[in-house]
Amino acid sequence: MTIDVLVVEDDPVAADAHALYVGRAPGFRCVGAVHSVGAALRFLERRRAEGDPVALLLLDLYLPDGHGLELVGRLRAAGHDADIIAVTSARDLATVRQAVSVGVVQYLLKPFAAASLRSKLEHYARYRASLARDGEALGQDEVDQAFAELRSADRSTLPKGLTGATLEAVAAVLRQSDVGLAAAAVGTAAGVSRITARRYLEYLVETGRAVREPQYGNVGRPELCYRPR
Amino acid sequence: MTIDVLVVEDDPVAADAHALYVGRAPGFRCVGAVHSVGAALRFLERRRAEGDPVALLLLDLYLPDGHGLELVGRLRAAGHDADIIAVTSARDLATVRQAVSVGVVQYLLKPFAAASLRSKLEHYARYRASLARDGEALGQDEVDQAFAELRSADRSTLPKGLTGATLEAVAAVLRQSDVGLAAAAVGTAAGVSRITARRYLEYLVETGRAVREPQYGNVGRPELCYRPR
DNA sequence: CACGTTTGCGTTCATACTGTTCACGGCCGC
DNA sequence: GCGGCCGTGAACAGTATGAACGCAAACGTG
Repeated sequence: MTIDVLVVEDDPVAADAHALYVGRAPGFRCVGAVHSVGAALRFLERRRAEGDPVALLLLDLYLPDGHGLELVGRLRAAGHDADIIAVTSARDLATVRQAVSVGVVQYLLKPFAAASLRSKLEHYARYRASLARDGEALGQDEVDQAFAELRSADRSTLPKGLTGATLEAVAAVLRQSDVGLAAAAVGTAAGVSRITARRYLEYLVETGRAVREPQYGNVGRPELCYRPR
Repeated sequence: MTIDVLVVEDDPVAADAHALYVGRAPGFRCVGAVHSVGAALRFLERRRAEGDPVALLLLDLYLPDGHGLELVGRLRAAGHDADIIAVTSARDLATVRQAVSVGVVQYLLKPFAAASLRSKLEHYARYRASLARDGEALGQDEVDQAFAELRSADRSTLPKGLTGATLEAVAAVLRQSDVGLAAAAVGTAAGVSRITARRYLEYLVETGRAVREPQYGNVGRPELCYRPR
Protein backbone atom coordinates (compact mmCIF):
# COMPACT_ATOMS: atom_id res chain seq x y z
CA MET A 1 0.00 0.00 0.00
CA THR A 2 2.06 2.91 -1.27
CA ILE A 3 1.44 6.42 -0.05
CA ASP A 4 0.81 8.91 -2.84
CA VAL A 5 2.58 12.22 -2.32
CA LEU A 6 2.17 15.59 -4.00
CA VAL A 7 5.02 18.06 -3.82
CA VAL A 8 3.93 21.69 -3.61
CA GLU A 9 7.00 23.87 -4.01
CA ASP A 10 7.66 27.24 -5.58
CA ASP A 11 11.22 26.61 -6.73
CA PRO A 12 11.30 24.01 -9.56
CA VAL A 13 14.78 22.81 -8.63
CA ALA A 14 13.79 22.20 -5.02
CA ALA A 15 10.54 20.57 -6.17
CA ASP A 16 12.49 18.09 -8.28
CA ALA A 17 14.80 17.33 -5.40
CA HIS A 18 11.89 16.73 -3.02
CA ALA A 19 10.18 14.51 -5.54
CA LEU A 20 13.37 12.52 -5.93
CA TYR A 21 13.75 12.02 -2.19
CA VAL A 22 10.13 10.95 -1.85
CA GLY A 23 10.55 8.42 -4.64
CA ARG A 24 13.52 6.91 -2.85
CA ALA A 25 11.66 6.38 0.40
CA PRO A 26 10.18 2.88 0.48
CA GLY A 27 6.40 2.84 0.50
CA PHE A 28 6.10 6.34 -0.94
CA ARG A 29 5.40 7.47 -4.49
CA CYS A 30 5.56 11.02 -5.77
CA VAL A 31 2.55 11.44 -8.04
CA GLY A 32 3.24 15.02 -9.03
CA ALA A 33 4.82 18.35 -8.31
CA VAL A 34 3.06 21.70 -8.57
CA HIS A 35 4.26 25.23 -7.97
CA SER A 36 1.27 27.17 -6.73
CA VAL A 37 -1.80 27.06 -4.51
CA GLY A 38 -4.13 27.02 -7.48
CA ALA A 39 -2.31 24.23 -9.24
CA ALA A 40 -2.25 22.18 -6.05
CA LEU A 41 -6.00 22.50 -5.59
CA ARG A 42 -6.64 21.56 -9.20
CA PHE A 43 -4.30 18.58 -8.93
CA LEU A 44 -5.94 17.30 -5.76
CA GLU A 45 -9.39 17.78 -7.26
CA ARG A 46 -8.47 15.84 -10.37
CA ARG A 47 -6.94 12.97 -8.45
CA ARG A 48 -9.96 12.73 -6.21
CA ALA A 49 -12.29 12.76 -9.21
CA GLU A 50 -10.28 9.86 -10.61
CA GLY A 51 -10.87 7.97 -7.38
CA ASP A 52 -7.21 8.02 -6.46
CA PRO A 53 -6.83 10.76 -3.83
CA VAL A 54 -3.45 12.05 -2.72
CA ALA A 55 -2.60 10.97 0.82
CA LEU A 56 0.20 13.36 1.72
CA LEU A 57 1.41 16.82 0.74
CA LEU A 58 4.97 18.09 1.00
CA LEU A 59 4.07 21.71 1.31
CA ASP A 60 6.20 24.81 0.98
CA LEU A 61 4.56 27.73 2.75
CA TYR A 62 5.78 30.55 0.49
CA LEU A 63 3.97 30.21 -2.80
CA PRO A 64 3.50 32.73 -5.60
CA ASP A 65 -0.28 32.95 -5.35
CA GLY A 66 -0.76 32.63 -1.62
CA HIS A 67 0.44 31.18 1.66
CA GLY A 68 0.75 27.45 2.13
CA LEU A 69 -1.44 27.45 5.22
CA GLU A 70 -4.11 29.20 3.21
CA LEU A 71 -3.99 26.27 0.81
CA VAL A 72 -4.55 23.95 3.77
CA GLY A 73 -7.65 25.85 4.77
CA ARG A 74 -9.05 25.79 1.28
CA LEU A 75 -8.45 22.11 0.73
CA ARG A 76 -10.06 21.27 4.06
CA ALA A 77 -13.03 23.38 3.06
CA ALA A 78 -13.19 21.34 -0.13
CA GLY A 79 -13.27 18.18 1.93
CA HIS A 80 -9.78 16.86 1.23
CA ASP A 81 -8.27 15.01 4.14
CA ALA A 82 -4.70 14.63 2.92
CA ASP A 83 -2.06 14.95 5.60
CA ILE A 84 0.50 17.72 5.40
CA ILE A 85 4.22 17.86 5.99
CA ALA A 86 5.38 21.47 5.93
CA VAL A 87 8.73 22.00 4.20
CA THR A 88 9.64 25.62 4.55
CA SER A 89 12.13 28.18 5.69
CA ALA A 90 9.50 29.88 7.87
CA ARG A 91 11.00 29.64 11.32
CA ASP A 92 8.78 32.03 13.25
CA LEU A 93 6.63 30.98 16.18
CA ALA A 94 3.33 32.15 14.81
CA THR A 95 3.66 30.14 11.63
CA VAL A 96 4.66 26.96 13.42
CA ARG A 97 1.81 27.34 15.87
CA GLN A 98 -0.71 27.99 13.16
CA ALA A 99 0.64 25.07 11.18
CA VAL A 100 -0.02 22.80 14.15
CA SER A 101 -3.53 24.13 14.60
CA VAL A 102 -4.52 23.43 11.00
CA GLY A 103 -3.19 19.90 11.17
CA VAL A 104 0.35 19.88 9.83
CA VAL A 105 1.77 16.58 11.02
CA GLN A 106 5.47 17.34 10.55
CA TYR A 107 7.44 20.54 10.14
CA LEU A 108 10.76 20.46 8.31
CA LEU A 109 12.91 23.57 8.12
CA LYS A 110 14.77 24.38 4.92
CA PRO A 111 17.54 23.81 4.17
CA PHE A 112 17.43 20.19 5.27
CA ALA A 113 19.46 17.04 4.76
CA ALA A 114 17.91 14.29 2.65
CA ALA A 115 18.10 12.02 5.69
CA SER A 116 15.91 14.40 7.68
CA LEU A 117 13.11 14.28 5.14
CA ARG A 118 13.51 10.55 4.89
CA SER A 119 13.20 10.19 8.64
CA LYS A 120 10.04 12.31 8.71
CA LEU A 121 8.53 10.23 5.94
CA GLU A 122 9.36 7.02 7.75
CA HIS A 123 7.70 8.27 10.90
CA TYR A 124 4.64 9.17 8.92
CA ALA A 125 4.61 5.73 7.33
CA ARG A 126 4.72 4.14 10.76
CA TYR A 127 1.84 6.31 11.89
CA ARG A 128 -0.16 5.13 8.91
CA ALA A 129 0.78 1.53 9.54
CA SER A 130 -0.34 1.68 13.15
CA LEU A 131 -3.76 2.89 12.02
CA ALA A 132 -4.08 0.45 9.15
CA ARG A 133 -5.56 -2.34 11.21
CA ASP A 134 -8.59 -4.16 9.93
CA GLY A 135 -10.35 -4.25 13.26
CA GLU A 136 -12.18 -1.02 13.87
CA ALA A 137 -12.07 -0.96 17.64
CA LEU A 138 -9.10 1.04 18.87
CA GLY A 139 -7.91 1.39 22.43
CA GLN A 140 -6.41 4.44 24.07
CA ASP A 141 -2.96 2.88 23.99
CA GLU A 142 -3.24 2.25 20.26
CA VAL A 143 -4.33 5.81 19.59
CA ASP A 144 -1.49 7.09 21.75
CA GLN A 145 0.90 4.88 19.86
CA ALA A 146 -0.24 6.27 16.53
CA PHE A 147 0.07 9.86 17.73
CA ALA A 148 3.50 9.14 19.16
CA GLU A 149 4.69 7.90 15.77
CA LEU A 150 4.03 11.36 14.42
CA ARG A 151 6.61 12.84 16.69
CA SER A 152 9.96 13.28 15.06
CA ALA A 153 12.76 11.57 16.85
CA ASP A 154 15.42 12.12 14.22
CA ARG A 155 18.34 13.82 15.80
CA SER A 156 21.19 14.92 13.61
CA THR A 157 23.10 15.40 16.83
CA LEU A 158 23.21 12.67 19.46
CA PRO A 159 21.35 13.33 22.70
CA LYS A 160 23.28 13.88 25.92
CA GLY A 161 24.82 10.79 27.36
CA LEU A 162 25.52 9.05 24.08
CA THR A 163 28.74 8.79 22.13
CA GLY A 164 29.21 8.21 18.43
CA ALA A 165 31.87 5.56 18.93
CA THR A 166 29.82 3.49 21.36
CA LEU A 167 26.75 3.83 19.19
CA GLU A 168 28.75 2.51 16.25
CA ALA A 169 30.03 -0.44 18.26
CA VAL A 170 26.54 -1.38 19.44
CA ALA A 171 25.04 -0.93 15.98
CA ALA A 172 27.80 -3.08 14.48
CA VAL A 173 27.09 -5.94 16.88
CA LEU A 174 23.42 -5.73 16.11
CA ARG A 175 24.00 -5.66 12.37
CA GLN A 176 26.18 -8.75 12.36
CA SER A 177 23.62 -10.88 14.12
CA ASP A 178 20.50 -11.81 12.21
CA VAL A 179 18.73 -13.31 15.20
CA GLY A 180 17.41 -11.09 17.94
CA LEU A 181 19.90 -10.28 20.67
CA ALA A 182 19.19 -9.44 24.28
CA ALA A 183 20.63 -6.27 25.75
CA ALA A 184 23.01 -8.29 27.91
CA ALA A 185 24.31 -10.27 24.92
CA VAL A 186 24.86 -7.12 22.89
CA GLY A 187 26.68 -5.65 25.84
CA THR A 188 29.18 -8.46 26.20
CA ALA A 189 29.70 -8.63 22.44
CA ALA A 190 30.36 -4.90 22.24
CA GLY A 191 32.45 -4.85 25.38
CA VAL A 192 30.12 -2.65 27.40
CA SER A 193 27.74 -3.27 30.25
CA ARG A 194 24.14 -4.33 29.78
CA ILE A 195 23.02 -0.91 30.96
CA THR A 196 25.02 0.98 28.38
CA ALA A 197 24.07 -1.43 25.64
CA ARG A 198 20.42 -0.98 26.52
CA ARG A 199 20.80 2.79 26.44
CA TYR A 200 22.07 2.73 22.88
CA LEU A 201 19.69 0.01 21.75
CA GLU A 202 16.76 2.06 22.98
CA TYR A 203 18.09 4.99 21.03
CA LEU A 204 18.27 2.83 17.91
CA VAL A 205 14.67 1.75 18.46
CA GLU A 206 13.56 5.35 18.91
CA THR A 207 15.18 6.39 15.68
CA GLY A 208 13.68 3.42 13.89
CA ARG A 209 16.93 1.59 13.21
CA ALA A 210 16.12 -1.37 15.43
CA VAL A 211 13.07 -3.21 16.66
CA ARG A 212 12.44 -4.64 20.08
CA GLU A 213 10.42 -7.79 20.65
CA PRO A 214 9.89 -9.82 23.79
CA GLN A 215 10.97 -13.44 23.93
CA TYR A 216 8.39 -15.65 25.63
CA GLY A 217 8.45 -19.25 26.77
CA ASN A 218 10.53 -19.26 29.92
CA VAL A 219 9.34 -18.36 33.35
CA GLY A 220 10.26 -14.98 34.64
CA ARG A 221 10.00 -11.63 33.00
CA PRO A 222 10.40 -11.95 29.24
CA GLU A 223 13.70 -11.08 27.64
CA LEU A 224 13.70 -8.21 25.18
CA CYS A 225 15.42 -9.05 21.92
CA TYR A 226 16.71 -6.31 19.65
CA ARG A 227 17.01 -6.76 15.91
CA PRO A 228 18.19 -4.43 13.14
CA ARG A 229 15.57 -3.12 10.78
CA MET B 1 0.23 32.88 31.19
CA THR B 2 -2.77 30.69 31.70
CA ILE B 3 -4.29 28.72 28.86
CA ASP B 4 -7.98 29.40 28.35
CA VAL B 5 -10.01 26.29 27.64
CA LEU B 6 -13.52 25.80 26.30
CA VAL B 7 -15.28 22.52 26.98
CA VAL B 8 -17.59 21.37 24.20
CA GLU B 9 -19.57 18.41 25.42
CA ASP B 10 -23.09 17.13 24.84
CA ASP B 11 -23.67 15.62 28.27
CA PRO B 12 -23.92 18.32 30.96
CA VAL B 13 -22.61 16.04 33.69
CA ALA B 14 -19.54 15.10 31.69
CA ALA B 15 -19.05 18.74 30.72
CA ASP B 16 -18.96 19.75 34.36
CA ALA B 17 -16.49 17.00 35.15
CA HIS B 18 -14.22 18.00 32.30
CA ALA B 19 -14.35 21.64 33.36
CA LEU B 20 -13.44 20.61 36.88
CA TYR B 21 -10.45 18.60 35.75
CA VAL B 22 -9.26 21.44 33.54
CA GLY B 23 -9.51 23.88 36.42
CA ARG B 24 -7.38 21.62 38.58
CA ALA B 25 -4.54 21.43 36.06
CA PRO B 26 -1.99 24.14 36.81
CA GLY B 27 -1.72 26.74 34.08
CA PHE B 28 -5.17 26.00 32.68
CA ARG B 29 -8.44 27.80 33.15
CA CYS B 30 -11.83 26.67 31.97
CA VAL B 31 -13.59 29.73 30.60
CA GLY B 32 -16.80 28.02 29.64
CA ALA B 33 -18.70 24.90 28.70
CA VAL B 34 -21.11 24.62 25.78
CA HIS B 35 -23.19 21.72 24.53
CA SER B 36 -23.47 22.19 20.77
CA VAL B 37 -21.61 23.16 17.64
CA GLY B 38 -23.54 26.38 17.28
CA ALA B 39 -23.00 27.46 20.87
CA ALA B 40 -19.29 26.69 20.56
CA LEU B 41 -18.96 28.88 17.48
CA ARG B 42 -20.86 31.74 19.13
CA PHE B 43 -18.75 31.44 22.27
CA LEU B 44 -15.48 31.50 20.35
CA GLU B 45 -16.68 34.43 18.28
CA ARG B 46 -17.61 36.45 21.34
CA ARG B 47 -14.34 35.75 23.12
CA ARG B 48 -12.40 36.76 20.04
CA ALA B 49 -14.40 39.95 19.70
CA GLU B 50 -13.54 40.74 23.29
CA GLY B 51 -9.86 40.36 22.44
CA ASP B 52 -9.49 37.29 24.62
CA PRO B 53 -9.52 34.30 22.29
CA VAL B 54 -9.81 30.73 23.56
CA ALA B 55 -6.58 28.78 23.16
CA LEU B 56 -7.76 25.21 23.50
CA LEU B 57 -10.94 23.19 23.00
CA LEU B 58 -11.85 19.97 24.77
CA LEU B 59 -14.09 18.64 22.08
CA ASP B 60 -16.60 15.83 22.13
CA LEU B 61 -17.25 14.55 18.62
CA TYR B 62 -20.89 13.54 19.03
CA LEU B 63 -22.91 16.71 19.37
CA PRO B 64 -26.64 17.29 18.96
CA ASP B 65 -26.38 19.66 16.00
CA GLY B 66 -23.44 18.17 14.14
CA HIS B 67 -20.17 16.29 14.32
CA GLY B 68 -17.26 17.67 16.30
CA LEU B 69 -14.91 17.51 13.33
CA GLU B 70 -17.41 19.56 11.38
CA LEU B 71 -17.10 22.21 14.07
CA VAL B 72 -13.34 22.16 13.57
CA GLY B 73 -13.75 22.83 9.87
CA ARG B 74 -16.15 25.68 10.48
CA LEU B 75 -14.05 27.39 13.09
CA ARG B 76 -10.97 27.12 10.90
CA ALA B 77 -12.96 28.67 8.08
CA ALA B 78 -13.84 31.47 10.47
CA GLY B 79 -10.17 32.02 11.16
CA HIS B 80 -9.96 30.62 14.68
CA ASP B 81 -6.68 28.95 15.45
CA ALA B 82 -7.51 27.32 18.77
CA ASP B 83 -5.95 23.91 19.30
CA ILE B 84 -8.16 20.88 19.78
CA ILE B 85 -8.07 17.93 22.13
CA ALA B 86 -10.67 15.38 21.10
CA VAL B 87 -12.48 13.73 24.02
CA THR B 88 -14.79 11.13 22.62
CA SER B 89 -15.88 7.55 22.56
CA ALA B 90 -15.33 7.34 18.79
CA ARG B 91 -12.78 4.56 18.47
CA ASP B 92 -12.88 3.91 14.73
CA LEU B 93 -9.94 4.36 12.42
CA ALA B 94 -11.53 6.79 10.03
CA THR B 95 -12.45 9.25 12.74
CA VAL B 96 -9.01 9.17 14.33
CA ARG B 97 -7.35 9.66 10.96
CA GLN B 98 -9.60 12.52 10.03
CA ALA B 99 -9.06 14.09 13.42
CA VAL B 100 -5.32 14.08 12.81
CA SER B 101 -5.71 15.58 9.37
CA VAL B 102 -7.76 18.52 10.63
CA GLY B 103 -5.27 19.25 13.37
CA VAL B 104 -6.47 17.54 16.54
CA VAL B 105 -3.41 17.55 18.79
CA GLN B 106 -4.49 14.89 21.26
CA TYR B 107 -7.13 12.18 21.21
CA LEU B 108 -8.59 10.91 24.45
CA LEU B 109 -11.02 7.99 24.47
CA LYS B 110 -13.98 8.04 26.81
CA PRO B 111 -14.29 6.83 29.43
CA PHE B 112 -10.98 8.11 30.77
CA ALA B 113 -9.29 8.53 34.12
CA ALA B 114 -8.79 12.05 35.39
CA ALA B 115 -5.05 11.38 35.35
CA SER B 116 -5.16 10.67 31.62
CA LEU B 117 -6.70 14.02 30.80
CA ARG B 118 -4.30 15.68 33.17
CA SER B 119 -1.36 14.07 31.43
CA LYS B 120 -2.59 15.19 28.02
CA LEU B 121 -3.04 18.73 29.27
CA GLU B 122 0.44 18.74 30.74
CA HIS B 123 1.91 17.60 27.47
CA TYR B 124 0.06 20.37 25.71
CA ALA B 125 1.33 22.90 28.23
CA ARG B 126 4.88 21.75 27.62
CA TYR B 127 4.35 22.09 23.89
CA ARG B 128 3.17 25.66 24.41
CA ALA B 129 6.10 26.38 26.67
CA SER B 130 8.63 25.11 24.17
CA LEU B 131 7.20 27.49 21.59
CA ALA B 132 6.93 30.43 23.95
CA ARG B 133 10.46 31.68 23.41
CA ASP B 134 10.84 35.36 22.83
CA GLY B 135 13.40 34.97 20.08
CA GLU B 136 11.59 34.46 16.84
CA ALA B 137 14.15 32.30 15.06
CA LEU B 138 13.47 28.64 15.71
CA GLY B 139 15.78 25.79 14.83
CA GLN B 140 14.81 22.35 13.59
CA ASP B 141 15.67 20.94 17.00
CA GLU B 142 13.25 23.26 18.73
CA VAL B 143 10.47 22.53 16.27
CA ASP B 144 11.05 18.80 16.65
CA GLN B 145 11.00 19.20 20.40
CA ALA B 146 7.69 21.02 20.29
CA PHE B 147 6.10 18.40 18.04
CA ALA B 148 7.42 15.63 20.25
CA GLU B 149 5.78 17.17 23.32
CA LEU B 150 2.54 17.42 21.44
CA ARG B 151 2.30 13.81 20.44
CA SER B 152 4.17 11.88 23.07
CA ALA B 153 2.15 9.16 24.68
CA ASP B 154 1.91 8.62 28.39
CA ARG B 155 2.71 5.08 29.34
CA SER B 156 0.43 5.18 32.34
CA THR B 157 -2.52 4.11 30.26
CA LEU B 158 -1.71 0.42 30.65
CA PRO B 159 -2.26 -1.12 34.07
CA LYS B 160 0.66 -2.67 35.96
CA GLY B 161 1.70 -6.05 34.74
CA LEU B 162 0.81 -5.49 31.11
CA THR B 163 3.10 -4.65 28.22
CA GLY B 164 2.22 -2.85 25.03
CA ALA B 165 4.07 -5.35 22.86
CA THR B 166 2.32 -8.37 24.36
CA LEU B 167 -1.04 -6.66 24.22
CA GLU B 168 -0.44 -5.95 20.58
CA ALA B 169 0.49 -9.57 19.88
CA VAL B 170 -2.60 -10.91 21.64
CA ALA B 171 -4.90 -8.38 20.04
CA ALA B 172 -3.47 -9.20 16.61
CA VAL B 173 -4.19 -12.92 17.05
CA LEU B 174 -7.71 -12.15 18.15
CA ARG B 175 -8.31 -9.77 15.26
CA GLN B 176 -7.18 -12.24 12.64
CA SER B 177 -9.55 -14.97 13.77
CA ASP B 178 -13.24 -14.44 13.16
CA VAL B 179 -14.35 -17.40 15.25
CA GLY B 180 -14.09 -17.32 19.00
CA LEU B 181 -10.76 -18.47 20.41
CA ALA B 182 -10.01 -20.00 23.77
CA ALA B 183 -7.34 -18.47 25.94
CA ALA B 184 -5.09 -21.47 25.40
CA ALA B 185 -5.41 -21.22 21.61
CA VAL B 186 -4.67 -17.51 21.64
CA GLY B 187 -1.66 -18.21 23.81
CA THR B 188 -0.07 -20.71 21.48
CA ALA B 189 -0.83 -18.54 18.47
CA ALA B 190 0.77 -15.52 20.08
CA GLY B 191 3.66 -17.48 21.52
CA VAL B 192 2.76 -16.89 25.13
CA SER B 193 1.35 -19.10 27.83
CA ARG B 194 -2.35 -19.55 28.43
CA ILE B 195 -2.05 -17.57 31.63
CA THR B 196 -0.52 -14.56 29.96
CA ALA B 197 -2.94 -14.73 27.07
CA ARG B 198 -5.84 -14.82 29.49
CA ARG B 199 -4.44 -11.83 31.35
CA TYR B 200 -4.46 -9.70 28.22
CA LEU B 201 -7.73 -11.07 26.91
CA GLU B 202 -9.42 -10.11 30.16
CA TYR B 203 -7.97 -6.64 29.77
CA LEU B 204 -9.39 -6.43 26.26
CA VAL B 205 -12.78 -7.49 27.60
CA GLU B 206 -12.58 -4.90 30.36
CA THR B 207 -11.79 -2.14 27.89
CA GLY B 208 -14.58 -3.25 25.62
CA ARG B 209 -12.48 -4.48 22.75
CA ALA B 210 -13.34 -8.15 23.09
CA VAL B 211 -16.23 -10.26 24.29
CA ARG B 212 -16.16 -13.50 26.23
CA GLU B 213 -18.70 -16.24 25.72
CA PRO B 214 -18.80 -19.81 27.05
CA GLN B 215 -18.77 -22.72 24.63
CA TYR B 216 -21.12 -25.53 25.73
CA GLY B 217 -21.68 -29.02 24.32
CA ASN B 218 -18.64 -30.98 25.41
CA VAL B 219 -18.11 -32.75 28.65
CA GLY B 220 -16.34 -30.79 31.33
CA ARG B 221 -16.24 -27.17 32.28
CA PRO B 222 -17.24 -24.97 29.37
CA GLU B 223 -14.48 -23.35 27.38
CA LEU B 224 -14.44 -19.54 27.33
CA CYS B 225 -14.12 -18.17 23.83
CA TYR B 226 -12.89 -14.64 23.20
CA ARG B 227 -13.88 -12.68 20.14
CA PRO B 228 -13.04 -9.17 18.92
CA ARG B 229 -15.78 -6.59 19.04
C1' DC C 1 -32.57 -36.29 40.49
C1' DA C 2 -28.03 -37.07 42.59
C1' DC C 3 -23.43 -38.18 42.14
C1' DG C 4 -19.12 -39.06 39.78
C1' DT C 5 -16.37 -37.71 35.79
C1' DT C 6 -14.17 -34.69 33.08
C1' DT C 7 -12.38 -30.64 31.45
C1' DG C 8 -10.68 -26.17 31.67
C1' DC C 9 -10.68 -21.96 34.57
C1' DG C 10 -8.57 -18.84 37.82
C1' DT C 11 -5.13 -17.90 41.43
C1' DT C 12 -0.93 -18.04 43.82
C1' DC C 13 3.83 -17.90 43.76
C1' DA C 14 8.64 -18.53 42.30
C1' DT C 15 11.57 -16.50 38.90
C1' DA C 16 14.40 -14.03 35.76
C1' DC C 17 14.81 -9.97 33.34
C1' DT C 18 14.02 -5.11 33.20
C1' DG C 19 14.61 -0.25 34.14
C1' DT C 20 16.20 3.28 37.30
C1' DT C 21 19.01 5.53 40.48
C1' DC C 22 23.30 6.87 42.05
C1' DA C 23 28.24 6.95 42.58
C1' DC C 24 32.70 6.69 40.17
C1' DG C 25 36.35 7.99 36.91
C1' DG C 26 37.92 10.54 32.95
C1' DC C 27 38.06 14.68 30.07
C1' DC C 28 37.62 19.31 28.70
C1' DG C 29 37.59 24.10 29.79
C1' DC C 30 39.29 27.68 32.68
C1' DG D 1 46.01 22.68 38.73
C1' DC D 2 41.23 22.59 39.62
C1' DG D 3 36.22 22.42 39.11
C1' DG D 4 32.40 21.01 36.55
C1' DC D 5 30.43 17.96 33.17
C1' DC D 6 29.58 13.74 30.92
C1' DG D 7 29.60 8.81 29.84
C1' DT D 8 29.72 4.38 32.26
C1' DG D 9 28.51 0.60 35.32
C1' DA D 10 26.99 -1.55 39.96
C1' DA D 11 23.28 -2.29 42.95
C1' DC D 12 18.51 -2.68 43.70
C1' DA D 13 13.66 -2.47 43.48
C1' DG D 14 10.09 -3.35 40.37
C1' DT D 15 7.57 -6.16 37.15
C1' DA D 16 5.95 -9.41 33.45
C1' DT D 17 5.83 -14.30 32.80
C1' DG D 18 4.66 -19.33 33.35
C1' DA D 19 4.26 -23.77 36.39
C1' DA D 20 1.57 -25.85 39.75
C1' DC D 21 -2.62 -26.64 41.89
C1' DG D 22 -7.23 -26.38 43.71
C1' DC D 23 -11.74 -25.52 42.23
C1' DA D 24 -15.83 -24.66 39.34
C1' DA D 25 -19.06 -26.04 36.00
C1' DA D 26 -21.21 -28.85 32.74
C1' DC D 27 -22.19 -33.69 31.00
C1' DG D 28 -23.06 -38.71 31.66
C1' DT D 29 -24.84 -42.43 34.20
C1' DG D 30 -27.43 -44.73 37.62
